[in-house]
Amino acid sequence: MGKKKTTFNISKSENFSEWYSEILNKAEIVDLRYGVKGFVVIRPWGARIIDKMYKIYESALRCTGHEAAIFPAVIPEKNFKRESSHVDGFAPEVFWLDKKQGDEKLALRPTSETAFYEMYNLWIRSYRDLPMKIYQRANVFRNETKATRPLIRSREFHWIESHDAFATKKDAEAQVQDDIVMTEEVMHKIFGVPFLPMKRPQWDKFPGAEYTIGSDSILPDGKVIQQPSTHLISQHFVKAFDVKFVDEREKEKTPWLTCYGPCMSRILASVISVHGDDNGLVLPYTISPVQVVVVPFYSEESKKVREMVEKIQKDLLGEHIDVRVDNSGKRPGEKFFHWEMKGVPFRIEIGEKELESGEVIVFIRDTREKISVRIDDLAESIKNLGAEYDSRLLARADDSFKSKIVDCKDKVSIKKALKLGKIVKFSFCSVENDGAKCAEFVEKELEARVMGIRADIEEKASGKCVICGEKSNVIIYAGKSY
RNA sequence: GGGGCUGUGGUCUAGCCUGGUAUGAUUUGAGGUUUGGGACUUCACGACCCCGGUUCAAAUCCGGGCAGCCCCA
Repeated sequence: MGKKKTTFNISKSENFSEWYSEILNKAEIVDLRYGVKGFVVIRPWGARIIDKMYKIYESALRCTGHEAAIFPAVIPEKNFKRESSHVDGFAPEVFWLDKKQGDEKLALRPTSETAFYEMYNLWIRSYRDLPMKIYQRANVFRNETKATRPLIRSREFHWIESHDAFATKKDAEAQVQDDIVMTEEVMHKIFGVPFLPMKRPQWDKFPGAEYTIGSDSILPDGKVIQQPSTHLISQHFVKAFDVKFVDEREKEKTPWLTCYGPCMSRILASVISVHGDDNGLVLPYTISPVQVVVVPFYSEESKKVREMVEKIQKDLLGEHIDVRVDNSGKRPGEKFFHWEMKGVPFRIEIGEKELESGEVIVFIRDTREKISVRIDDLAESIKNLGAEYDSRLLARADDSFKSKIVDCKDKVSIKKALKLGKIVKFSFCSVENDGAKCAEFVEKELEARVMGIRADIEEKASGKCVICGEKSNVIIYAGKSY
């Protein structure tokens, strides 16, 4: 018997913040010791998860007609300044390079609209060029003035930004809807992160957009975290970059632009927080860098076990299952704890006993059950178990998410619900600019952020605005926020 | 943006109040015994965040900086 140790100093339910810091370190997701505020080193385990998420997202984008490009990380000041609300929105957070080009300042991209549109001005000439749908995998830089939190709010983050151009507003709006569908299909269905698509109030849209739809998820401490957002870019922006095309009737027109920005580092924060438990990470089968770890029990004449382990490894790899054999000299118990911390969905235990019976023990990370599986059709079984595993994580996350959304009728119940870490929904006067005053009240007095109105369903308001008492026109959602 | 806490081998930690030889564990490397839920053992390597001040003497006291964490906006 070894010494009794607890995996974590603090449990997830007791103190989420500390649990989060600890799991990032113990599961070797990031290293915080780089020493520059808001910048973290993403370690191999974290990088591999992010890479898997990137690949899934990119393949979804290609399936919907997007092409990849790679744009410079540097944006000249004159491009950056072309659209005034965009400048106003981002300028305070821009990292300017010390090295100039002539007299011109150079910015490290906080986002790449002003890089893409510079080229769209050249690339888009005719309606035949449309739609133009291009994305890039990129890191972007924003000098956050608020408190930074690893992966949740950093000064550098890793995302995909897709910049699409269409001949008509109708097409562009359809793209915005498609973006929401993609968030649903990828982030929710595959990564298991539930969210609400929220149309942002006018005062909270992307700088330079006509409107913005964000995907709001929630962390276990009850704080709302914005996940991918999609924007219908204003015509003002297009004109600033003089992007235009000739239509079928030889008439000059301005295209309609959209952009979509799923942030892998931030989604990873949600994945860790939503699924993880007091034994470490719990990674969805689909995005776990190692899907199956094999822990062999070798005895003196273990040649047969060795051969069987090699065969299993080959079989699983042949079926495109990411498998790793733990041949380190550590004792089995230590290996078990290690791979549980890393969030590997399945562990296969195999030794002499298993050779005789023809069945291996499969340990399942989320439920911590052990089951017996026949060696003959192991790959098949793992695939089935993997699918079940992911749908189990999804269902659990959904249940928890649903329970966190509360209908409120008055300020007192809103306050109470927020204190319990819930998202509140209530009747509200307006999400146009005339509602800004009530939103300010929500921020100041109720200490919550107005998320907006549902973008996926229509919710009819009735009665009065809970804040000002005037006629209500919308149902809004609000929550504590990062 | 405001407030609080903290910074000691790779990691965790004692020492700090009351200035004087830096504690323990773990990790890492080498060796031996081990291996079905965090093994044991021997040896070795390894640290006071940075800059300044006070002092015969600073991990310790003072000032500033940087970084991390927590709470609030």
